[in-house]
Amino acid sequence: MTGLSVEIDRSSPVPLYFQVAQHIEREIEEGRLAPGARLDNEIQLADQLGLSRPTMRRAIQELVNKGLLVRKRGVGTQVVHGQIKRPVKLTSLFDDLTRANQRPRTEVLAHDAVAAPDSISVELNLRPGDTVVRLKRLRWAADEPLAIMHNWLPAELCPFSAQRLSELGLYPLLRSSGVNMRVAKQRIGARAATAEEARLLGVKRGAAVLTMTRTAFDDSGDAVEFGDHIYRSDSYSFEVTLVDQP
Amino acid sequence: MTGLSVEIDRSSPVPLYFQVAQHIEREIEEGRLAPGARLDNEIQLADQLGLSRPTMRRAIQELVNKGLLVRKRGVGTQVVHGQIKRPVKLTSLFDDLTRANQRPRTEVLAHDAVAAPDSISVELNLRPGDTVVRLKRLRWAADEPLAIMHNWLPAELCPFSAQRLSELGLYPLLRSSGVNMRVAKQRIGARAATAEEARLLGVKRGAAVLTMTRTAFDDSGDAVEFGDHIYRSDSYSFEVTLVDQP
DNA sequence: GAGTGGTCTAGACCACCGA
DNA sequence: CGGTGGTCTAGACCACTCT
Repeated sequence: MTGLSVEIDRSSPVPLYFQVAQHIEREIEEGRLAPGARLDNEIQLADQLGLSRPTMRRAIQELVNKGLLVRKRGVGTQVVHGQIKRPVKLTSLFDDLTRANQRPRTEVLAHDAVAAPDSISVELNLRPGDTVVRLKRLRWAADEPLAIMHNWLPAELCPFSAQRLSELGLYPLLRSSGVNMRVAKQRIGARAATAEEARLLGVKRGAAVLTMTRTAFDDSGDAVEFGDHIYRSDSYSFEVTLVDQP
Repeated sequence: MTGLSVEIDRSSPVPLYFQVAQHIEREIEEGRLAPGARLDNEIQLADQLGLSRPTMRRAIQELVNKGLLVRKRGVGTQVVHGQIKRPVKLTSLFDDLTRANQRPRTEVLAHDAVAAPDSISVELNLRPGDTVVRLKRLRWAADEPLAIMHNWLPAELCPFSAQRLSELGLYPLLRSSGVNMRVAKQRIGARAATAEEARLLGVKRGAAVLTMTRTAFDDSGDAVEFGDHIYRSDSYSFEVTLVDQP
């Protein structure tokens, strides 16, 4: 049985449920809430923090959704066993690498405006032949080539120079110009590298590579990017945390 | 602007928010709510269905989480563009194939109780040397080999015969004996097939295969299964829908 | 300024679990 | 049986967006 003692800042713009969820997450990550530990029930926790039960429930729900807590009716709430792994988030590879301090670097191989091929216009919900910006980049980390990234975007969304793309990465640039990604649909697969891919990635021809295609949608539900990416399988993999809601 | 007209069954054990969410999902799938369509605001929708706003909100939230709807403050709620794809769920390959009518078939290659290797005992949170059931299966679909599946489970959870495993699949058997999977942590990668794997899957040696390891936890947060699986990359891929909560 | 979703409260009743 | 989470209500105020 474990209670909580947090300072809730009611004047902060950060929602109360979020403050609480972050606090519990830190307690788990730093070991003060051990795997298997039982939390007090929702009513008690709400009282301890001076919150209503729905707000407390929402905080707990956030962590259940992340796979950090497990709830069972009639029993209680526990910290899940197993080492914590982050769920895949709607971030770009660049973000991941920056966080991991892998000295990411980007080489822009192609950057032009073309008439959208049929397959791309379908994915982006455009008329065939509409102009799209095509982008081909080679991503490096720790001085090793890591991924070949192909992106297609509606032309009006991508007025960036190769220079800035190389420095900042595509996703931060889009965010800074007011495009908010909300939903992405990805497909992950594998195949053998072509000769050109093998050369760029520094692997043998025919080596197994990991593939990922992604269509991203903004907060109006419009498609804003289609990506077709290829990763070296010896240095990249995807992690996913799945949660089954009863 | 689109309203809703549903029959809500208040005597049903199915939660109201779930009834509503399912209804909206059907409306979208069957095209009566087109991509980009705007829904009425939450208050109006709640009134139309005779529900409180929090309940209506929760129904909408379910679909936002699934990536079917998109909300923007001050603007409204819209159906997302782009063909709908199901998010990866906490189901087994067998379930997927049964739904797709691919005549799945399972060949049990090995099924025995062994002392847990270190790597497995760590994943399952057991003491080294504890007994685990090891399972090696070859999965067929449409008369083609599709996947080699390795599973390890704590011995007491898996009292099943090879016969029943072959007929029903592992996950339904576990469910029927009272084990409820709640959280799974997966890692997806790629590599070249070994000679034995290539033989079993009917591909060339060194062909690219998709790999997935998974640790599953039950509703007490205990690890109940570790799986290490290999898929033919020409007939299998993973789909993931990611949603970014603002 | 009008309209939208985002957050929060203080209650209520119920279904399920374990002793 | 008591304790737990699961659902639901009817309000309230706020932050943001568009015009």
